Amino acid sequence: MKGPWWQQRLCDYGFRLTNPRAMIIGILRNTEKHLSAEEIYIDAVKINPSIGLTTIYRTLDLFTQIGVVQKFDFGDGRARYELTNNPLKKDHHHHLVCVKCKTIIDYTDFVHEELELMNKTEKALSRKYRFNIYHHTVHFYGICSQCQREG
Amino acid sequence: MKGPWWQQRLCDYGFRLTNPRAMIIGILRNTEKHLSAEEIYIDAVKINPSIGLTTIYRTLDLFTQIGVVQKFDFGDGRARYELTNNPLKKDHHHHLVCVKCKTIIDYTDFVHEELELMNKTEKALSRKYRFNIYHHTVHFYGICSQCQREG
DNA sequence: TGAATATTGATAATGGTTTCCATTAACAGG
DNA sequence: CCTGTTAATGGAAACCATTATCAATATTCA
Ligand SMILES: [Mn+2]
Ligand SMILES: [Mn+2]
Ligand SMILES: [Zn+2]
Ligand SMILES: [Zn+2]
Repeated sequence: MKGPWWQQRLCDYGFRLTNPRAMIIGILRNTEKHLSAEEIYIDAVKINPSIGLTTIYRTLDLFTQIGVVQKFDFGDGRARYELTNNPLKKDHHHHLVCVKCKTIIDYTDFVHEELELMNKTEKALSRKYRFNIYHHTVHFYGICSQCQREG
Repeated sequence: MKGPWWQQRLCDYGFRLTNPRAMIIGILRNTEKHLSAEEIYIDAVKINPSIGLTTIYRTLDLFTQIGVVQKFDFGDGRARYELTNNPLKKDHHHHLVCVKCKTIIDYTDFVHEELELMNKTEKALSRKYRFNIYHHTVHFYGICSQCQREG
């Protein structure tokens, strides 16, 4: 009955606690990056060489469903994942994406004001369109300083 | 030298005005939906059966580059496109996405306040992270009223 | 009009993600 | 602890949106 919140979450939904699942959480816990399935696989193989890429995809999908990870598309042709409640990160943040080198910055500037407005908007939208809103994304796209220098 | 703004834009960038390009603009002008490349292709074939899907992709890519259309990912595994300055739509809007049936609603509620905050945020982020910001996306994800009823 | 060249469209290739299915591992009940 | 039931795994093949290739065609402009 004890254990990290994500184990609790798995249990609540009737899913089993397995090595691959724990390993993937471990990898996501230890990075500030937004890893793709294959990047996670590469790290995972170092720990357990017999793990399969299929399992990575399946697990990330499961975790996304139950809210343990969040799946993003930043426009580079592959999905990227981030642990919900990553201890290395601020809880709520939005994203700044370099369309050239694909660098992703988590920013929290103005996030308080943004959140306030987001909540207000979310309420209004829920009422007006009868939507049950789960989450939102805010992405700013542009060119990072390094890519600007390099032309 | 005259003609719609997108023709001007093509010309400014040194691209030619061709039938497929005009046709794709026409299709996007006449819908409020967010069409995928294949959906556009299906409409295009009705007008010119010899058009190729490749051309659709190429053209949408070109239009995205020069700002004539905007490309979005709403999480259903294919890119979706929307004409910039579609006469059927409000200029600036954000999106409400049903994760179940993939319905997409353009909303403009609070968009004025949002935009104000977005501009402020954009300025602050540009300065702080030395980013040259081109655009942003705001997506709310949830379940639409119909999908709620259907369980 | 005709040469120069940008664009097109058919086909094949790519690559991230899913599906399939036989094998393995988790775990509740004994 | 065993053990049976059933969920989870991993390798291979399939899937499918998107891209690359390249010969044929259309546009532009002198
Ligand atoms: Mn992030
Ligand atoms: Mn829209
Ligand atoms: Zn960059
Ligand atoms: Zn729906």
